[in-house]
Amino acid sequence: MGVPERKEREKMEMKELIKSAALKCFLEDGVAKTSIRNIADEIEYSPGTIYLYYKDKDELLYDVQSDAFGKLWQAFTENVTSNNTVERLQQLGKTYITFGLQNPELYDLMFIIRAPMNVDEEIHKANGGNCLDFLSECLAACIAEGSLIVTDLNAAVLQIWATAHGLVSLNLRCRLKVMQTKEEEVPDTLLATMENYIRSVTK
Amino acid sequence: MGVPERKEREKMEMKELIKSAALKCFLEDGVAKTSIRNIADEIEYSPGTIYLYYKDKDELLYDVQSDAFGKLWQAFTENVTSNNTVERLQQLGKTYITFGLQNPELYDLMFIIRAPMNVDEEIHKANGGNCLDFLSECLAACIAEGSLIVTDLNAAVLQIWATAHGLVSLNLRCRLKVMQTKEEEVPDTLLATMENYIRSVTK
DNA sequence: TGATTTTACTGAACACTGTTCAGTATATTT
DNA sequence: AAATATACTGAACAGTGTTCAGTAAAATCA
Repeated sequence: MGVPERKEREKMEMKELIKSAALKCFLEDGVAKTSIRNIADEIEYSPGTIYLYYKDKDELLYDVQSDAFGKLWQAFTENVTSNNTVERLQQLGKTYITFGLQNPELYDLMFIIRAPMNVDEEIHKANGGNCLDFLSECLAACIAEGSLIVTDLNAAVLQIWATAHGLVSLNLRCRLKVMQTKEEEVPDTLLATMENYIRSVTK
Repeated sequence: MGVPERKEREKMEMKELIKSAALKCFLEDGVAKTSIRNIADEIEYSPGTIYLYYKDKDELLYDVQSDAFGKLWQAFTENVTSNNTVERLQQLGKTYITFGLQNPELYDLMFIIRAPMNVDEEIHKANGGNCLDFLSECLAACIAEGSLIVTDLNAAVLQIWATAHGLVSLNLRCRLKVMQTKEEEVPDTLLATMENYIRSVTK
């Protein structure tokens, strides 16, 4: 009797359909301007249907966020390829910032907007855990071979993540306008600043 | 004929009334949950009235943001008192982070939410300019006496601001949950990380 | 002072938001 | 074939930012 199995599969497919429609809307119109009705229109279902698969908008956002972290992780694995630990760290920083600049809406969902964090308590490690581990391992290797000034792993993780996130998020939220950097120079400036920073804290 | 003058004054007073009601709502219920109707209720006027003084919500937010930057600047002048340049930088970092932790709603308005930046182009330097100058002068002094590793002023400003903002904003948006730091240890951790960072980039 | 114009304000209305739920139509089981 | 279970709808609710015709008070003019 394969009916319940098929139903289960169909349910998953429907969730995937909703999720991908949500992602499409986010990339086209921005997370902030995408409503449940927009997503429903996209897949030609009624708004109510979405609530049969996700208990609220936050849960849907959390699910899309999860995929977004998957993409960042993939970017890490593709670009952080060096055998030299400090060089790996540089590649990691460059990848993070480039990802943020090239995927502003995903970055918003992952690190800036409040919404997807209103999810049930204990599952907070699920999203982003892989990416954090990647950074953590990279830094642990640096510390192990003594090429990092800071020797506490958690402190190092926090510091480098904060710097990278600060650069990306200040830019995404237009706060760097106050510094009057030319628009087209911004990416290079951010990358150079990150590179510079990593050089400062390694030896 | 003092009538136009009085009218002008009354107009200013009304703007001030609206602004302070907005601030009150922001601090009590959060920026995100405060509507024009809430603010109108607070001052016992109709919603439409607010639009006689501010062309839209963004303009009001921008005005409140301006005051918030004033408060940060005041915090700088009160806490950054040392004569030693590097020590001043440490005081600045500590003040920034403490301000962010103690005034989360104001910090949101100043550095995170999109809204108040949708204001007419060229006046972007107005809000936050003073605070940026404060940091800029502090770092210029460090560079002048050769106590900073980085020698480019703009690069230094960007790096230290990004780090501080990264720490505060990741925390305000609950993204540090992934690191499983105990809630009560967060402020100390952030301050220690900032202090540590400044030590790394100075000599 | 009395009539007229200007100003300040109201609150209903518009188009939107997330979310719920009675009703319906289809698919599955008995 | 009848009964049940599932999937979906779309109107409705309470909220949002914003507009604007209508009103009442204040300032100006005669």
